[in-house]
Amino acid sequence: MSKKPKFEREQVIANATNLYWEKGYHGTSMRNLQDAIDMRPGSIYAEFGNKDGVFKASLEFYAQAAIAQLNKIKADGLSPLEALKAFVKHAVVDSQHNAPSSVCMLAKTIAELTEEHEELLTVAKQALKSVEHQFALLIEQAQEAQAVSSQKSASELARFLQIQITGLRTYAKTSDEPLPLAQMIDDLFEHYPFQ
Amino acid sequence: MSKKPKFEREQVIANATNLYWEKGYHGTSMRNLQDAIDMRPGSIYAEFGNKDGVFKASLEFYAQAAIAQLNKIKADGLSPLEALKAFVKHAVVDSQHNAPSSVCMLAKTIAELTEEHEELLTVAKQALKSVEHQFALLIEQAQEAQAVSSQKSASELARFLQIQITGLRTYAKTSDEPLPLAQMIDDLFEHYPFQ
DNA sequence: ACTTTAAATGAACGATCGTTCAAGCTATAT
DNA sequence: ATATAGCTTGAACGATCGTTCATTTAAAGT
Repeated sequence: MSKKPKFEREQVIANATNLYWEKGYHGTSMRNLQDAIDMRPGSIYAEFGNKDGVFKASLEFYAQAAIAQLNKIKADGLSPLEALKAFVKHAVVDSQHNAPSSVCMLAKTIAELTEEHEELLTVAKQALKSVEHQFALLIEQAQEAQAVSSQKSASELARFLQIQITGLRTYAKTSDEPLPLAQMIDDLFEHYPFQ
Repeated sequence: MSKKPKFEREQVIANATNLYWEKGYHGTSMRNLQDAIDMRPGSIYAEFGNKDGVFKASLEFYAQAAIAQLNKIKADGLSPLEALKAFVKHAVVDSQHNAPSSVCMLAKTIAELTEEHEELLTVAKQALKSVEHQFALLIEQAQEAQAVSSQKSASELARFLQIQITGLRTYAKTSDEPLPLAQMIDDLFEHYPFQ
């Protein structure tokens, strides 16, 4: 004796993610959100609690999508290093034209929020850390296959890679003229500290 | 027959910059600003026009302060490469504890704002470009002194350096444990594409 | 068919947003 | 001393913010 919610939770969160990704936490109002996900305030609050609840769900969805993307690329039968490079190109190059913002949503969130929203900040940090851990696993494999230098540890290289991705994606938004991003990424993997 | 404004414009903008730097454009309200700069709304609007006007003045002040800092370091008699390294350490390491945010205010602004605030975005982009140009001038000198590889052009290296600084400063905020930032910067200048 | 129960709705709340402006105040010129 | 010019003040504006909840709707159980 009940009634099931009719909205598609996955699609709703995907739409919310796109809006938050584009406009940021403070730049997005609940009314913006209502339009983007086609839900009325009562339903949103019943499902997510409040504005922070929707944002938290979006951060987790975004991170999960990134890891799913990495797994999908891994399934293509590429070498660990090639898979990693393909993922970076996807994250950096494709998001220039196909994404709400060229900047990584997690990096944007960490840059935007203060201790005033500690929980959201923590979720974003942990999400970024879990992606970085996936990088480290791939790098470890690449090192075992002698495809990447072992001068630095896999976790150090994963950290280095996060820094490069964050820098590239943010810089891409600062530049009006198009950048040779794919070439810059090839260059990246061909030199220190990867080779 | 008149009356001079009694506030110190420079100090007011410095305080506004610190607040905007910490909380971002959308995270800062005019009432936050009124408290931080100790001015009443009428005086603020007379001096700056509106909220965007204060933000624009802050962006320009921030960029000017960065270039002044670089010039100050250059006056210390260091080599061009040493000066550049000292500046990067100042920007990356010192801002971890002595600044409103570890993240560069210009990068934060570019990540936060959309085309909805085109003018502010343009100001931030141009400011970052002018800092990058100062890098290029120093790098050119370092290349002439054979202190930096000439494999890549000075402007390419300046771009590369901006990407590293943006990446490092953002990553620093994502990390709860302290990072060996100074060492990472030394490492940066000792390898490709600088050497 | 009827009852039950939970989901969906959207008007409305108090708070806060960016901004305005009439009134007050004070330094300067006469 | 007085008049004048213009900076300073802060109450108040309409708009929008995040959020609530009484009401309506409709699917599931009998």
